[in-house]
Amino acid sequence: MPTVRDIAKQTGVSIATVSRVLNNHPSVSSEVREKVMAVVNARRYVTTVGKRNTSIIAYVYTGESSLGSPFDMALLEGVNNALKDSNYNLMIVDLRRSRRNGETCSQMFQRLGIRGAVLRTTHGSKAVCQEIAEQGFPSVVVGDRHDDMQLPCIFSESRSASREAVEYLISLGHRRIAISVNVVEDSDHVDRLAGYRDAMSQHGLETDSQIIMRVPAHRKGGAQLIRRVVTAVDRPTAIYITDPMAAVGAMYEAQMMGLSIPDDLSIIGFDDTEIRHTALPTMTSVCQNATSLGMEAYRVLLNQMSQDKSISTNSPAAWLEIHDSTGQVAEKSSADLSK
Amino acid sequence: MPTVRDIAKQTGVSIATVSRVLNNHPSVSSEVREKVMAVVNARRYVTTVGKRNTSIIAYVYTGESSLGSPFDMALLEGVNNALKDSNYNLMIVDLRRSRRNGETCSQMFQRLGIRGAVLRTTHGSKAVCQEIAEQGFPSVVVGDRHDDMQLPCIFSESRSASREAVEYLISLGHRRIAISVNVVEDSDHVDRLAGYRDAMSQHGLETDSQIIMRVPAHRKGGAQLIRRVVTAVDRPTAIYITDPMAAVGAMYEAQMMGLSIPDDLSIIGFDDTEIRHTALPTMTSVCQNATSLGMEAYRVLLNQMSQDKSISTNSPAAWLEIHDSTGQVAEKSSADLSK
DNA sequence: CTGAAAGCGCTTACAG
DNA sequence: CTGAAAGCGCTTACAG
Repeated sequence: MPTVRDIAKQTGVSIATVSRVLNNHPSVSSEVREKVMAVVNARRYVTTVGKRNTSIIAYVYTGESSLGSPFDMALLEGVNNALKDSNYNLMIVDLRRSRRNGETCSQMFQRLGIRGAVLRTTHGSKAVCQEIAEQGFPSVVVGDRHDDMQLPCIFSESRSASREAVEYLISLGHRRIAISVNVVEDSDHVDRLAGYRDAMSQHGLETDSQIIMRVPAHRKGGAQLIRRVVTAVDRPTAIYITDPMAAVGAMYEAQMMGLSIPDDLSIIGFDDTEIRHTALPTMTSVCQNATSLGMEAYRVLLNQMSQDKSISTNSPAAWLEIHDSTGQVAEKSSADLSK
Repeated sequence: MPTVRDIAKQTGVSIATVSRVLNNHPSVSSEVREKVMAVVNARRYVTTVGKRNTSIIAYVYTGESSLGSPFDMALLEGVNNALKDSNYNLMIVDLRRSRRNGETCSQMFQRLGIRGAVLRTTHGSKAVCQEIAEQGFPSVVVGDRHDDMQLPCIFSESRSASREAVEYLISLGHRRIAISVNVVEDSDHVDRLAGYRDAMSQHGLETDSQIIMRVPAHRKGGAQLIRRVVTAVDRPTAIYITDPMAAVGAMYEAQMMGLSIPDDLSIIGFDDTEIRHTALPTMTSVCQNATSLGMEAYRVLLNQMSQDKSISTNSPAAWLEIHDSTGQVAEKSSADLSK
């Protein structure tokens, strides 16, 4: 376990300076500050009281703290489960709230006694991840994909399963197939849209702006989606809804409006928990297991925390699961469409 | 902020002894250890490094760590939300895993730099709460009711709403009304059963063991419940299912078996999140808001942490919400039963 | 089982 | 902006 003395010696400064850097004292030149923090991060330094030292892993919200969604909860649960076999404790950190004045992220982590961070990024907080990556603090990103970044990202590749899902709809005779993605351009929604386009274009099917829809990722958004679908001029016979809450809301609203699923409308949802089994009819879905993503994130983080970083990210891909919300296209509609 | 010196002076021992107590060194007499810890807890002592000190609130699992259930997740979310306006960070602690050899709970909290604890107890971990209460470490119990304990308990009183729910079924003409409670005797399930008995006995309705059922609190449990209901000799026309997952599982299974809800069977569920709106038909439920329970728990904990404990626990009661899974008893059945 | 004292890790006025 | 040194909080061998 390195002490301030070790860090000081390695950086070529006094222990007073190291201490000032750790406490973000303003009177340190930024050049020295960066040099010291680089060594601090590289050596995995952590403040010690007597012989006691902390062993905390942080689950960090880089943007809007959103413990509310089932996906988020399942990720957290996964990290927590993985921690059970370790001596680490889990701390939930809201980066924007916990960070002080001019403090860098790794300074904040040091101050809180954190050894490694699982970053839960949201749309628009890529810059912070970049910063953490550059600082060399042991971290992984979970539930999102960031290209060109020196930080392992744990997510489920959902493009190919999305493509498979749409191809399944095509095999059932559907030709006019809509997709609904989140209003926010999360990387995973981008991937799912890409998978959809892959399948549609390969089968020579049109994808006009009428059937590529954007609704907020919650139940009301799904309800709103269905009202737009039924009033569309050339009404789709099937729809791929890339968010669990929106999918459930859509299934509910469709049935409230008297539509039969799958007879009047086939729906493929997206599921990161177990909600597909609770829906009625059970929901054909592109699935990912958020809990195991969380567990995998911890495994990779442990590897980051050890000195030898043999980054072997091993995220499981999303998969298609066929249930009862999809079926053959109705005779009438298929006749209509095969004009 | 008291230091070891303050604690030593107040207890009448040396700082060495205080340190030994905090680190659970074996060579301290249990008499002295208890005296020191009492002062440590009373004075809200916390280890300090330089000028830095921790500000951690713990969400503590006293028994089986079960971040898995929606109720648990919502409680955690509530505590986390409430913390947003504070300088505290939230740590998830598995008591059984984190506690060392002969360490007491408050020693463990001190070691981890924890200032206050929200205790998430499960059936059978009452003893630990008792211990913490006696030690005087700032704590509250959330999501459970412990009588005769010097610790505030934040929970929703669900007996009267349960009684109201059963009375509502009676007002719809139901006479043979079943109840399903968890196989584990949680205090809240005990309360709901009591509310059921209140209503039934007041209306002179029998509650034989055939209609007081116990199933595990998950979807499969609910499915199992329905299979038992339909094969019962004197089949109930309505059932009150006191767990959300079991209720959802039951609604699903009933409809899979071709039963119409509410025409063939009225169901009142229990909901601590928003799941009643997602079910189809929407589920008449006794409701509690787990998120606000979590927020309230933090409010009361803050009060415990301050020196003046004006314990004014203010938990909201559960309430009945009528949706579409309940209806008038069918003609035939009511004729059958009014024999 | 306990205290006086040495020691460790970190912080901070003081000096330049 | 930085270091040498005093100081603070805590821990721990040593002595009894």
